[in-house]
This record gives sequence, structure tokens and C-alpha cells, in this order.
Amino acid sequence: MDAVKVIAEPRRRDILRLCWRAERTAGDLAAQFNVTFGAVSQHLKVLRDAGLVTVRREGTRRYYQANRTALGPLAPYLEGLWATQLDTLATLAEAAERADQTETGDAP
Amino acid sequence: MDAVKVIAEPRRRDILRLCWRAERTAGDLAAQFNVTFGAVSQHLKVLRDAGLVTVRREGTRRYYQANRTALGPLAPYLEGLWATQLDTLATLAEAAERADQTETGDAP
DNA sequence: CCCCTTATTTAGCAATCACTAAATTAGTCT
DNA sequence: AGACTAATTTAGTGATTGCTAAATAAGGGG
Repeated sequence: MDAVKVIAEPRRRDILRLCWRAERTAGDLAAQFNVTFGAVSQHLKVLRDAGLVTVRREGTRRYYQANRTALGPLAPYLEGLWATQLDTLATLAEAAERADQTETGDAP
Repeated sequence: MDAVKVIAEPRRRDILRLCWRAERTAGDLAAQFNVTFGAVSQHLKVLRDAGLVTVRREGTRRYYQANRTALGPLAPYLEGLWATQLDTLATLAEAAERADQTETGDAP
């Protein structure tokens, strides 16, 4: 699947946005959405297959991070989208902030 | 429909490519593909609604041209795609050349 | 006015897609 | 080993989508 088709899906853009600057586990990512873990995992597979994210395994956890290089000119495009608030909920950014602070993952 | 979703469809990228630098009639565009006139017209509607093409009416003909400005950062992205041959058939470029030469439209 | 060309639109169809729920894999603990 | 957690995978479902074929609209010329 080509890159532009992959990021045409809003959910996948949201996922990329959440692991844009820092690693996040699959579970951490999934927790930010009102869809099942499985649904997010499927999106992660698409992103993986397209080479748009990198994965690092550590125990049972998978740490994902956006592969900005692989996105080429689409990376600045996405950043532009997010900077101008034209993409989805603003709450996503806040969710990312929260996740940053509780990074060790001992959330309630 | 947002721009990235519109250009996620290969056929629409091909259409944009054909009217990237010069105007082309809907019929001229449709003739380059192995799909019906109606199918291309539907794609043109999507491109129109997204503001990604401009239209000029002249008699019964509609002249379309890509709106590169509206594409913003996606315009260079598309040009990059085409420059590196990563997108669809190379024959499309040749078809565009032919159309240029027979511009008045008296083809067999 | 009829006919032809150009283009859009509509109804219907097959394929794709994002999702849920459940099954499965894999690693970590006691 | 068994139980628990993290993540992926599979089967199935409803919605979307790109297409065809046919209907419709609209301009131009005899």
C-alpha cells in the first residue's frame, strides 16, 4: 500500500501523530481511541507494512514510533495539518501529553 | 473530502497528472483510460468538490486543469511521485504528449 | 425542430475497508 | 506448570467506493 493511501485514513494519521516524536506501546496507542485494541493493531500492521513506523520489542511490549524519513514530503504535510488544527480532535494532543507524563505506565 | 483522501486514489492522481500543466476537456481526459466517460466524470466531480481542479466552460465542453495551489505541499509530493516513475504506467505521460499534439481533437 | 456531441447524473453491483468479538501467540511472573 | 498481561490474527459485518450501463441535461448545426 502506498504511503499516501495509508495516511488517507484519519485514524492512522492520529496514530502517527501520537508516536511522532516519542515511542509508544501498542497498548498505549490503543488506549487513546474509542475502538478496540484489535482495530488499532490492524492499523499498526498497515503502517508497519508500509514502513511508516518502526517497532522495537521489549518483553511482551511493542514500542512504535513514526518513521518520518519514510514519509518524505508527506511528513511536513502532516505536521502542517496538525499545526493548523485542521485534523481531527484537539484532544489527541492532550492525550499525548498525559501519556508523556505517565510514561512508565502505572496508570489507574 | 480532504485533499489527501482525494489523491489517495490512483485514478485521480492520473487525472491530475494529465491536466497538470495544461487544460484538458473531460472527454480528452476520459479517452486516456480504459473506463467509461461516466467513471471519469465522477472522479472529476470529487476533484471539483475538493477544489483540486478548476473548470472553464466553452460550449458543450468543460476544460479542466489541476489547481496546484490548492494542493499545497501535496503538489510537490505528486510531482516527485511522477518524476521518479513510482506512480502507475509510464504510458500516461506518452498519452499526454499525444493529446498535446492532436489538441484540436480530430483523432480517429 | 430533430439529431448529434459533450458531459453529468443515477441505480445497481462487486470489491474494499474499518470495525467488533473471539481465538491465538508470546513473554513474564509465582 | 498455570495464570496473567500484551499484542496480533481471524471470521464476519455494515458502510464506503469505483465501476458499468442507462438516463438526463445542454449546446450547436443541419
